[in-house]
Amino acid sequence: MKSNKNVRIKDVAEKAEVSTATVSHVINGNKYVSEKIKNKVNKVLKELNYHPNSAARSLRSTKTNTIGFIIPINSEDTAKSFFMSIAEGIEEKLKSRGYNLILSNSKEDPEQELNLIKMFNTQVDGLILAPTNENFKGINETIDHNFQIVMIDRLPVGYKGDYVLVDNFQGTYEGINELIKSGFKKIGFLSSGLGITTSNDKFEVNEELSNNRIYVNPNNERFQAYKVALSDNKISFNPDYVLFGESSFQSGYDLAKQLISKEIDAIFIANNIMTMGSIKFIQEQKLKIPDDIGIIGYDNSDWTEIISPPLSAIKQPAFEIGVQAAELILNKIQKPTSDFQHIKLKTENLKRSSY
Amino acid sequence: MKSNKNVRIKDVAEKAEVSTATVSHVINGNKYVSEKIKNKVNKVLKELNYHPNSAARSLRSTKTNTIGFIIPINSEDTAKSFFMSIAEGIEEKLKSRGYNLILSNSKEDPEQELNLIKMFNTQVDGLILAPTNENFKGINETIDHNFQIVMIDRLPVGYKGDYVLVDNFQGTYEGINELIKSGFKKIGFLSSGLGITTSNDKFEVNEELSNNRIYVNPNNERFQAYKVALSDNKISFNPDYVLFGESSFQSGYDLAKQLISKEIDAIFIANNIMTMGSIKFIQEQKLKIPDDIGIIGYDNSDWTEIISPPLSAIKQPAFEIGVQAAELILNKIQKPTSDFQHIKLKTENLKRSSY
DNA sequence: TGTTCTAAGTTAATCGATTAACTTATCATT
DNA sequence: AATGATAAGTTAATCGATTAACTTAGAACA
Repeated sequence: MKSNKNVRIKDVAEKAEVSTATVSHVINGNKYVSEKIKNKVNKVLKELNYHPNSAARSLRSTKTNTIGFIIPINSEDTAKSFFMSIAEGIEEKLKSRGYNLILSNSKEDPEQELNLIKMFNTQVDGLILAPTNENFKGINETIDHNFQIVMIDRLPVGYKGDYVLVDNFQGTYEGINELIKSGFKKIGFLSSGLGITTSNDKFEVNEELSNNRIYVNPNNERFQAYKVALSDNKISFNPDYVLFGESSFQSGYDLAKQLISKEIDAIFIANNIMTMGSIKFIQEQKLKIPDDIGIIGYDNSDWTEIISPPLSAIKQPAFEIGVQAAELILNKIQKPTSDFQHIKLKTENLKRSSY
Repeated sequence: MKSNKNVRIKDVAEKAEVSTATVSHVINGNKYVSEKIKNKVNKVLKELNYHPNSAARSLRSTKTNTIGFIIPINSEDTAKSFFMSIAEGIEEKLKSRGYNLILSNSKEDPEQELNLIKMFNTQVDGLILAPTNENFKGINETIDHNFQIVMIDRLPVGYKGDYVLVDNFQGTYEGINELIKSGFKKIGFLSSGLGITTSNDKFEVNEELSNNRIYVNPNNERFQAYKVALSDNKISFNPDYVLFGESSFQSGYDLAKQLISKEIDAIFIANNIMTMGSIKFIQEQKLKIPDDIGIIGYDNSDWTEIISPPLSAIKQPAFEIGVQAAELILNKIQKPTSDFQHIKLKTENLKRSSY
């Protein structure tokens, strides 16, 4: 907290005995300035410790140099660390290009999400969104400013723009396959909701996913992959082995209880916090992993390798999602095009000792 | 992405047949406007879906309505979830008062931290900082704009301003006490660094902490509390039982190994990721918790209750830190005073089955 | 020498909202 | 009826950086 008065471009200009335009040209390098003057200005710039006023800059240039990021986190969610990693990735990339990151939380509430988007309208040049609204129409309508959007992690119905997703299908498919290879046959599937589209027929045709006629929620894809993997291994799909619940520890605990009462021999758990609940139940029942029951969790967490036995898990490249999303949106801002980029990142199958 | 042209206050004024000043008065409510006109303006405001341009606002009012938050996170840090919770707390409070949160990461690098602060100079009205610079002097010198600061989690030497900390002393003191009550006598202490101030004499006098003549790193306080608790229980302090390392899984693993070779019967681990490493080692050695060795971890994580046995831990009120820090800084911005607020939040002692 | 070009700067309008200072209408008071 | 006070709006300056349009000195060329 020093001088109350800020150094303006005008102060620099006066001290360097040039016009404000010249100072601006030196700073932004978009017009040729002679070496001599350039040096003089740079010297004064340093002497006065000048920093451009970003509000003025934004106002004039209609660029905010800021990217918004809306995460969807409920209080006790383990997704915290997942989204934090994404945020780190975004921030890292943005910083290197002189952009700022504004962070906000929709708390998985579609209405709050819309409010945030509204807030962001004049404040950001681009928005990275892990959407909770299942329909893009609503989102699109609240966007009245011109900014770029990149969706991550999930995709609302009717969205045709850029996105960075994880290949949920591949990871799950491989996981189920591995489970089967290890001799498990009655494989349960535990997940949190699929979104409003709960009727099953929606999930029968896989192409619908890519055609984006339904809400692409990671759980959808994982469920799809589960079914396809079973089918590819000539194991018939048993709806009794599939349970959906809310994304919570308790729900994981309860559903594991239900599922295990059905004499399954393995579980694929499509959600981190539910995995924790499930494991708690299994431990309480003194069931042996993997002898009594095999387990794969989605996605990986820091705790997965210190429980006993270490948990096999599908790991998502969270940081990389952030980096790619940021890269993508910055490029779009620099040169807006109407051809959309669709990025799908591979997951990693961490085989440990739970199957 | 609709109209390319933004709705300006002038557009609203024209359509409502009043002056821009009146529109502004209606929006901000800082001058009396008759009900009739107010209604008319509000109607147009809605019709045109007007949103004030924040750059223009900032420029004129010299308020950015933005708070910066700098976290210090290394790649594999479990502190991710801790700081994410804090960020949520901050964001929640800010949102309710119409402020934005800019997030950035110093990665525990003092130089990067300074750069970020420099960046923030003209961009924020206030800064919430989990400092990695151990000296406030450097930080203070890079601040040339007038903004409020609130420190959280740690305190650099020479800092006299506002802060929100956790009472690391109390939580640790209680934890060690409990350990002793449960019959443990040879209690090891594992921690990551104390900062540059590694020589021991600095920690002998507890008042120095409150006088802030040294860098207040949570680890310092925890170490202090460990020593005082031992002493209060007439247990002599054995330097061999104290090990410092870097904050990593591997280091936790290695130091636990070292410590356990010294025939201790319990460990207090002052750091989350090191706790994980330590537990890994203990599990590998097939040591029984708490029979062979008692454990308390600092701080709590989501995994602590699903390992076996569930881990006793000291839990920090992360979300609350964020809320309080935000509240504090917003109040300071609204009416700057020179009397500083020093908030210390209590931790919670989660007794589970590891001692 | 006169004309045209170019290089290197400068002038001043502009972005959109806020707000001090001003105007005008209305009403109360003597 | 004259004066003053107040209420309700308006005018226009202002915040700081950018940039299109302009100026001017000097070079290049016939």
